[in-house]
Amino acid sequence: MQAVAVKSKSNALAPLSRGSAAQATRQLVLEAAEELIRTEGLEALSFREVSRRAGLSHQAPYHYFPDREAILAALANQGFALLAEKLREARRSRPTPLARLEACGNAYVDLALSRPAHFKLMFRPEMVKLDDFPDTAAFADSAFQELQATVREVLEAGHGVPEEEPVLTALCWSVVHGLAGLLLDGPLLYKLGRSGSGQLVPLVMAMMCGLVEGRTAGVRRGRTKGARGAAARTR
Amino acid sequence: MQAVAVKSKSNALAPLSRGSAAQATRQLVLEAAEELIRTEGLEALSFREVSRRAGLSHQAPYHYFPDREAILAALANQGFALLAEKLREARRSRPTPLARLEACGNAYVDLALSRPAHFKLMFRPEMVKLDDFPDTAAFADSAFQELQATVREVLEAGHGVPEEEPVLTALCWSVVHGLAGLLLDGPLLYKLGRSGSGQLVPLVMAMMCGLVEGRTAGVRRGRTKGARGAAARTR
DNA sequence: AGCGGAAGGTGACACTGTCAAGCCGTGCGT
DNA sequence: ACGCACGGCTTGACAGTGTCACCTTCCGCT
Repeated sequence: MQAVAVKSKSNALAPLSRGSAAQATRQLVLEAAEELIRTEGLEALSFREVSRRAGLSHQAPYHYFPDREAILAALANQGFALLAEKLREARRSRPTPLARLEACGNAYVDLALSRPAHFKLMFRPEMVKLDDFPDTAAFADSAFQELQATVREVLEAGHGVPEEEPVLTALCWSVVHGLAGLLLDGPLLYKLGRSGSGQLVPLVMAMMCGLVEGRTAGVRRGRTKGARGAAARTR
Repeated sequence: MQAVAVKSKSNALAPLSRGSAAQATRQLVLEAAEELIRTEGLEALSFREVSRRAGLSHQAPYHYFPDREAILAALANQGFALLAEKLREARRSRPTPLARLEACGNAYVDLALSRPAHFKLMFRPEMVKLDDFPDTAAFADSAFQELQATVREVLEAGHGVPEEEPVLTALCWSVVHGLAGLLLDGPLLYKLGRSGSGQLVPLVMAMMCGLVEGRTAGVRRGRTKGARGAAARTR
């Protein structure tokens, strides 16, 4: 990394055009930040430490990012883009709606586990306020659309009625998001033991799809309000 | 509720007369911290600010808490105790296993929404490492046991086979945890609109129970591995 | 009476994010 | 061709933070 630092210092007088040099240092800062959160964790991320690792003065990044939050937003950007791409890919890789839902779920959790800092960043509004970064919000929306489209397909395939789309979307998103969060933040692994953890994610995803699939019978029997059955009957 | 948390921590020091005064200031510090995170949010919590609000010097709390993390752990303690209590209460309030599961889910999300800072604290290992605070971990475990026991009841009632307990537990926990996280951290409300948000939580919980309930038919038909159906068939 | 030790205070240090200037070389207008 | 403005980057400063070391005060016990 020191080699990088030296190189970055020497390219101050690069013969290239101004703009590209600027983008180069900007990229350098982002890469330093990314490596930092991947090795040291999200909490260790400091503006000054990033500058240090990039071989710059503590104020250089300030030229490209208005404040600390902007760096975080740029990283969250990467995360959302990656998520959207993985979800698209997962959907393409499977033929049936339910299998696509399953693949999307696995992809979602996979991303969270393989890029924990990015994932946390994406869902920490106190660190990155999406309102202040419309392009990041757009990437987030793109990822969300993949999920929602998948759920819609599932409903259209007969595993439910269209009006339930928002609720089923929320449910499926909650499953994958919650599983990712519980695995990332420890308690689940801690409680259920590390033994079967490798299999846990696909098993949960399979069960989720199995439950949704089993629903088809209920719908066909005309029990379209099956979702409210438990509450209605026991109260 | 607070009394529970304090009681658990009353182990270390307690030479009576002295101890009571000490506990008083200790409690003062905790209350100041609690009010701070409830009004200003979790990120605004600083050791010095807490001391200021408690009317003490910036170093006084250091006498009762070894470091910042210990304050956070004490607050997480409150949260876990509250959660366990709400879950127990939810279980008692309903007669059938599925209805209990539904009530537990609602209670879980309710706690997260009504005490957001506490909830975040409980699941942020970088802020509170449960390994360093065994009593807090015990409270967390107590809450988890409630959830697991509820799931076990559901299985015993015929909505699945016993071997699936870990997976179903993970699934249900993921649903409630994920829903809480998505609501707290914004994206869900942002995407699905604030309109039906008030109804969203109970609807999702009802759907979750409805799905699990619908499973009974599948099990009775002998399709005990229904959960893996989607994956097996489409691959 | 005297002392130990707990409750609490003061000052310092390294670190953070951010603001305000400064330096320097390139590209532009004239 | 020259000057100058400006982009890229640096340096210096400030308030705020968590934490360490040391200090004062004062209660309760022997």
